[in-house]
Formats: sequence, C-alpha cells, structure tokens
Amino acid sequence: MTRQNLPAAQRRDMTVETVVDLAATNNPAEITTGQIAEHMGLSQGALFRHFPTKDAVWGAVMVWTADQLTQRLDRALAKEESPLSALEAMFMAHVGFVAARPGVPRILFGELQRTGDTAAKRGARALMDGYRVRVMGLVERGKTEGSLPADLDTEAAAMLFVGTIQGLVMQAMIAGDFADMRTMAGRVFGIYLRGIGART
Amino acid sequence: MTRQNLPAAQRRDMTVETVVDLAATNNPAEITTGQIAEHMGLSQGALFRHFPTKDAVWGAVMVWTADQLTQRLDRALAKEESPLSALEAMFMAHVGFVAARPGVPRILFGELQRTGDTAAKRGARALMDGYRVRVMGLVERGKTEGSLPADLDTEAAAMLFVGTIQGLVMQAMIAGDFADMRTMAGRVFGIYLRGIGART
DNA sequence: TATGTTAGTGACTGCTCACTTACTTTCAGG
DNA sequence: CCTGAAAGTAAGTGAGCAGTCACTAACATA
Repeated sequence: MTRQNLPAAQRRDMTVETVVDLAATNNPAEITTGQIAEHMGLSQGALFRHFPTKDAVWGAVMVWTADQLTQRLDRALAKEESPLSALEAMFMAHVGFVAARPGVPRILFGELQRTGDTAAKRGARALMDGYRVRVMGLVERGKTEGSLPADLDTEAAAMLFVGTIQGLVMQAMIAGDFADMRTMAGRVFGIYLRGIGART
Repeated sequence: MTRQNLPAAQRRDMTVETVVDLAATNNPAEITTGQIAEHMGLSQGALFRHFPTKDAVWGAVMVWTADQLTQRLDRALAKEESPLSALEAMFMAHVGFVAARPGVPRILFGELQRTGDTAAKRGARALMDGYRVRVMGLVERGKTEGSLPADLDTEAAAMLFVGTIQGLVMQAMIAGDFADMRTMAGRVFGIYLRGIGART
C-alpha cells in the first residue's frame, strides 16, 4: 500500500465524507475513530493530527451537513417564485438529499439524542431552526399572496412540514430502504398541501 | 444503607422503570449498567442476577414500552365509535403518554438507530408496524363510512399520522420541553385532519 | 432455631476506546 | 540534492465498560 500524504484541509474533508458514509450503515453512536481511519486507509492515530478530539470530528460533520442541506434548500427555493411551488421544491430537495445520503438523517437524529451542550448539537439545533424559519416565511408569503388561507396556523404548518419529512425518514430507516422514499414523498406531500388549505 | 431484598420479578420491573426514567434525561446509547444500578440503589453486579446481558435489559424495556403504548392506544380507541374521533383519541393518547414519559420516544429513536438484529430493535419495528396497521384500519373504516374521501391514499395517510407525532416529539426534544407538547398537538392535528379530507 | 434458597456485594477481569508519543516517510523550495 | 515542516505510523496509556465470581445477608419454612 503506497502511502498518500494529503494536505490537511483535504484530509479533513475526506474524514467528514467518510463519517457520513459510515453513518449510512452504522449507528452513529457506535462509530469509532478506528473505523473512520480504517475506512479511509489511514492509521487511527493520524486522525488526531487533523482533529483535536472526536467531538471536533462530529462538529465538522455537522457543519458540512448544515451547509449541504441549506445550500440545496436555497437553490431549490430560488428557482421557484410562488410560495407553494417553493415549498414543494424544498420538500423534494430535502427528500432527494436524504435518499442520496442516508447517513445524514441518522447523524441528525444521533446528535439530537445527545445530552450535553456540544458544538455538534448546537449545529443540529441551528439547522432545524433555520429550516422552520424558512418554511414559516413561505407560509406567510402564501397568506398575503392569497394561495394559503389567512387563518392558517403558521407555526403548526411549519412543524408539520418538518414532521412529514421526519415520518418519511423514519419509515425508510425501519424498512432499511431509502430508495423508494421519493415516490412516497409525493403522495404524502399531497396530503400536507391539502391540510394547509393550499389553493392551486 | 439497609439493604432491600426484592423478589426477582419486582426487581426486573424496577430496572425497566429506572431505564425509562434515565432515558428521559440521558442519551440511551450512553446509559451504563453502573448508572442503572446506582439509580436504583443496587450494586452493578446485582443487575446481572436478573438479566443475562445488557441487551436483555433493553429487550425488557422495549416489551414494557410496546405494552404500555398499545394498551393506551387501544383503550383510547375503544371509547370512540367514529373512526375520526378514534384517530384523534389515539393521537392525543400517544402525545399524552410521551409527554408524561419523555424517555419513551428517546428509547424508540435509539433502538431504530441500531444496526444489528437485536430483540429490542425487532420490538421497536413491531410496535411501529402495529401502529401503522391500526391507523390504516381506521382510515379504511372512515372511507366506507363516508367520513373520509374514497380516493384517499391510505398508506400515505397512515405515514403522515405517525410523522405528525414524530415531528412534535422532535420539536420537544430540540426545545428540551415536553410540557407544552399537548397544546401544539391539537393545532397540528387540525391540519392533518383537513389534509386527509375529513368531513366532520 | 436450623437450613436451603434467593438476592445482593464488591472486587476483579478482559476488552475497547479516545487520545498520546516517539519515531519515520513524504515532499516542496532554496 | 538537502533540509525542514507537514503528514503518517505503530505501539503505547489510562479510563470506563460489560460481565464474573467468591462470598455474605436476608428470608421463608419446617
């Protein structure tokens, strides 16, 4: 095995990617530094040249996750002009991302289970909050625009939006199959749309 | 400290209760046998008189969880005769149970994260499946009865029902506050009802 | 009150894990 | 082509964990 000396930044990126990969098939709480290193063809000790602690690795993973997700959501959101189609685009972008990287939701769930106040957990919270704010903004826009009823409970609508995705993810985790999540997504989103009284 | 010699069955029950209690404030993946024993005023070794392995403890916890939840759901379900009110009663019973025992959803999420094929994980899956079947039955009854549209996507409706609860739980876990989950529950369930086209 | 059984103790074991350290290899730039 | 910094190795180290074991206290019953 010829050894690969990579620049530190590149190695850190590779580490994050490896963790996300591993989380697709392993319980995040049980992923060890040894597993991470082995999976990227590195000695376990070398990991600690690039991250001071294991928690720092999880912190970097959360930053990557938040970046990726918000990027995709914003890209999907930018393409649409009506609030309703933007909601749908966000929904589908999220589902698509998660279906492609099944490790992501498992990492998020894992972080939310943590008790202390780690950087990673704060990142996970911030991500969810940003999400809720985005949806609430779209709902409000829909209200003023007239495509959503003025008396709709914005907060509840946002929570159900997130919950709808979480339900899909849970089901996929139980079935162990993230492949046909997309088809189910469309069906469930239809019910959600009717629930918030969308006028198409 | 005067020592308490309890009959084995009682001690096992106490152990399960202790684990559920601990899970309310601790990450299930990080609960140790030492913590469990200490929390019930017992030596760590004594635990293994009553359970052959730690996994067996989790198995017992899952049995208790499934029993409690299905009992409450069925009790709520039995009181109502219309499918729609039965759905609402189940929803509220579930939310009430989880609000009273916040450890329960954390244990469930924790089990679903596991990879192998433990008894506990199988229990968690069975619980979720039983849940889906119950909801789908009610939806079908609603259809034939006329309180739900005949063309409603039963499977999607069931998934969204579960997802709605999961969204509430997630939000409560992020906020670290299971208290005002009940009030939010009513608001979100209203949207769900409209989504499935309920005719009241 | 003597005896067998069940429940509990607390020290110990072997193992795994995050993290450390002494040493080696790789690879630019003068 | 030499050299020093950056990157990697491999063998630690100590802490914490699940599970064991020899012994002891409690209790039911005869």
